[in-house]
This record gives sequence, structure tokens and C-alpha cells, in this order.
Amino acid sequence: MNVGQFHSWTVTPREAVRIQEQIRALVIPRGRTPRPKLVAGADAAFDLHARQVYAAVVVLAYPDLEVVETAVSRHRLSFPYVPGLLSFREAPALLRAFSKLRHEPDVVFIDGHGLSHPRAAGLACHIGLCLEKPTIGCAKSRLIGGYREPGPKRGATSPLLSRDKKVIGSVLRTCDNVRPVFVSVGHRIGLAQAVRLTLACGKGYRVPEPTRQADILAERAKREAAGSG
DNA sequence: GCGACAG
DNA sequence: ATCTTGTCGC
Repeated sequence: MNVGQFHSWTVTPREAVRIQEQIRALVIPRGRTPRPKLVAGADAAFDLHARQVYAAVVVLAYPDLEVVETAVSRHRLSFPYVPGLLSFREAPALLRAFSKLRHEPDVVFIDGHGLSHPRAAGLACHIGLCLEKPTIGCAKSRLIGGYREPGPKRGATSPLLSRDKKVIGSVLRTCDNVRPVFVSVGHRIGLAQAVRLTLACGKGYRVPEPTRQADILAERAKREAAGSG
């Protein structure tokens, strides 16, 4: 599938910030996606010593959530982990994996934040723009913003608010009495639908199935590469 | 100046 | 993210 022009960047942290300011202006934080037929999840695993990033993308049928296709890729780790600049560490590998896909997912789940980011340009926005496809950011912890603990039952939500009290995401309980996840818009989708889809893609685990499958696959790709090279 | 800080 | 076994709780 087409992954746009930003496939392999070698930039400095300062240039990265500049690029995110551009991304912020291009992202479309709204839109309604017709009921998806295919959903995808993407995640990455790291081998710090070998300095490699393993990315995995899994496409699932919706609403069955049966795996339809998978793709993995390895990429040299060329950027340090800096809170707010995660895209420059993971995007190159993730996009390479997306480029191997034969199926076109209707919506993509990213393991990280979208608009709930210092410059409103998190990994989910970044990938969404490169793919020019509806993208949902689903992170396991907070990056910015304040919130009240959502109710204890699955489906309970609480708004994630920026300093000026703007809604930048939704803190969602995906399982009863389990730590919530942080859902935010990546590109071309509204927050309400992003939350509904996240719940609809749940399989009884805290993380939505697309992302969970991608996590497992990325982890496996790393392990298999380490055991033969 | 002192914390906070996706993965 | 990753390093790591058992263990407390439903």
C-alpha cells in the first residue's frame, strides 16, 4: 500500500519538531468512516544492542477480528527515544511494513498518541498523514493532559483535557477494573467514533485486538531474527 | 530551577 | 521499549 513520501528520515531532534509543526497543520481531526471492513494495528519491538527496530502490521476483518494479513519489517534504529518525538524512532519501520501490505485497511490503530501530544502531532497523526487513512491513537499511558479517573466498568470514559481545558482525547476503560487506555484522534476520524471502534475491537484484553496482534508479531519477529542472525 | 515525560 | 519469577487476587 502507498505510504507517502516520508519513508526514511534522518533528522535532528530540532528538525523533527519543525516537521511536527507542519503535521499539526495538515491533520484532519474529524470525519466519519463508514463501517470498516478491514482494520489494522501496528506496533514495534526494539533490539537496543543490535540497534534494530522490528515493526509489525496486522490486518483484521471487522467486526469478526479474524486476521487477514500480516507484514513485518526491520529497520536500523536511527533516532533516540525522546518523549514527544516517538514518530522519528518508529515511523520509518512501521511505514516499511505498511508498504508490504496487499490489503487496504479502512482504519488503523496505532500504539501511541495522536492529538494528545505536545504539538498535536503524535505518532498516530504522523502515520495517518503518511498513509492518508483514518487513524486512531491508543496509548497505554499519558503523555500530556489532565483527567479524572473514569468509572470502573468497561466502556466508561473521561475526557483528557489540555492545559486550556480543550478535549484532546478520551481516557477509556476497556476492561472492568483494569487501567484505562488513552484514545486520541490520529487523522480523518472523530474522537467519538475512535472510542467506539476501540471498544468494538476489544477481545477481552486491555489493548484492542489489532494492536495486540501487532505487538505479538513484532515481538516474535525480533526473537526469530535474534535466533538466526 | 524542579518535575513530567507515548514507546 | 526492555531487563525478569514468583505471586497476590478474582
